[in-house]
Amino acid sequence: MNLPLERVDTWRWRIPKHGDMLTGGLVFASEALMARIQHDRALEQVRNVACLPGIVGNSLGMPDLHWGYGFPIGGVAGFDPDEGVISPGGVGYDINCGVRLLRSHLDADRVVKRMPKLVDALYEAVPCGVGAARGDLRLDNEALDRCLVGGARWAVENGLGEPEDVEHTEENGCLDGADTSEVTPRAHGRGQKQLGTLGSGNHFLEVDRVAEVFDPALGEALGLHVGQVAVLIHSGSRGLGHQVCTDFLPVMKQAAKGHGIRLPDPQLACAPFRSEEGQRYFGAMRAAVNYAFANRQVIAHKTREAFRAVFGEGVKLEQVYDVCHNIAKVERHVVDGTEREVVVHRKGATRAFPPGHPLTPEAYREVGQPVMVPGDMGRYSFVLVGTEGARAETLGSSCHGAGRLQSRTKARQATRDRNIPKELASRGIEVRAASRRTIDEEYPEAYKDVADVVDVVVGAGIARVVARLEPLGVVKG
DNA sequence: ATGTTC
Repeated sequence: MNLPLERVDTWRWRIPKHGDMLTGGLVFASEALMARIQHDRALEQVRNVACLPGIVGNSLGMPDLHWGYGFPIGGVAGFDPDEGVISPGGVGYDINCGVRLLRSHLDADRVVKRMPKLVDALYEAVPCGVGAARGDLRLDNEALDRCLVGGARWAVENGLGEPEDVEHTEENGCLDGADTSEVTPRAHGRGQKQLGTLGSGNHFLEVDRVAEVFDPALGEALGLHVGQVAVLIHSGSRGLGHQVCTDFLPVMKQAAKGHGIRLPDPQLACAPFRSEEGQRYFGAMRAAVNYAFANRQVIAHKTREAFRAVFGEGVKLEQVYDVCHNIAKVERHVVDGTEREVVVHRKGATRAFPPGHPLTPEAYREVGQPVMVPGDMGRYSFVLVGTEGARAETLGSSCHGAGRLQSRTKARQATRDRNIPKELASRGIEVRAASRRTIDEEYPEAYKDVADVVDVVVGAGIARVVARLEPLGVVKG
């Protein structure tokens, strides 16, 4: 492939504007990670995104960049609300997939002894795996629509959490402007029985030990200290969000044609943000975003119930933060010296707002917005905070995870004669899963070392590292 | 990611 790529410095690479590109590409990676990135066609996708009308700033790639549907995963792109577009491919099928972090007052030494019992309780409490699972919450369409409009706030108002949870969630767990009339009956049907379920693939519910705090002041601000037990929840909008994406791809394909948008790749189907089709997708997408916020809220509630059943009623799990990594929304950013509204698409990328930002919760105003970056189920995950560098360079964004090293097929082959749950148990990690196949596909060596990804965002100054978490117990689909 | 090929 003849794609020009220039090394800017230790952490940055530029795809100079050429051909139909309206702007340049900027990718954050070490030399080693860039070699991995070049195994697939993600850089071409960064270039293709730079050809879409109304793009503002660079077409951005995070160090966990890899090939996705139309837009790359690990991609960030902002568009002018008046001249630019909105695209389902820039969000992904799992609308508002994201990560929530809870902190406990429990010491890991105490929890480890009862980990099999705790993981059993969590597995029982939070349905997982593909499909309807055993979701005990059933919503009629009226209740579902209130959930789609109210997000995590709706869940808390219905007794499924604490007001502080909402305060410590991106966008307070609810985007205004959800349009339930654009969520099809089929999407409604899928959403009715999946609230509070984990899903499959890389989704998980994990009990962690805070293994390392890199900066005492940052750790203090986020309430994290070495030896403490924390919980990571990674899930999204389940079948409902998937159906919204599926339903709108043909709509957006027609819209692109109707509005005369030339697409370098048909998978970049999009519509002008202000167009009827663009606003219909945006309304449906925001409903799916709110469903995902509510889903993680219900999972957190069930997690608390499971902890209390095992460790007593006095156990508290306080929410550190909930951040999404598949979303499009309107944010204010300074571009070329002027503050303006931008339609930011983050697909496999997280918001990472700096200290002092008005949308960062009060508790973190001095240190920056927390960012959770999951690794794999055998090694570790990281907690970061956003920086001024992110505001200046990446529309306030950072990375979202490790990224795969092996395909699912290859991982399955490589683990055929191994017993991954047993191997993990021997290393002190209790795993429960709906499917043995999922565990094999998700085994640790299938993923890159997330520390390498974090090194890049920290080195480039688009995040600061707060803490490293090590898994003690894992629930998987 | 996904009632994993409506």
